Amino acid sequence: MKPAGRYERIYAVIRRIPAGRVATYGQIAELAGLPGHARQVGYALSALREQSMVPWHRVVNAHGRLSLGRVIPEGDVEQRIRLEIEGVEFDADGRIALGRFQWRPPRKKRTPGG
DNA sequence: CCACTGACGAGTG
DNA sequence: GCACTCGCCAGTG
Repeated sequence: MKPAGRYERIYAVIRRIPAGRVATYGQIAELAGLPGHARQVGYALSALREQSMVPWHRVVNAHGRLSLGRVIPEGDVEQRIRLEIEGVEFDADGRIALGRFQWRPPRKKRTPGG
């Protein structure tokens, strides 16, 4: 095992995700300074531990679906429960409306119109 | 070093 | 929306 310091970048971004919001792998990768390394994000999450203090349940794929079930049985169930507690709604197909729940990082320069 | 795998994303038809 | 393809890169055998 390695300290995986590079993952710190990824974890730091995930910790920035507020409750009731979700972020995509690609989005996290980009915010972490690793644009295009969405895979690396998922890989980092796989190495996560509960003591990591990382809201891993707020991470979903670009389709608004959960992919945790690929590693842990019923893992996606746990994720969904955690999200629903925070107010995140799921579609009948088990998908999240990213248009309403995707996290939007605070930009230093936001549009004057909004 | 080579081949295969893995919590993914974007482009093409 | 689905199937197929390429890119990304750390980990394991």
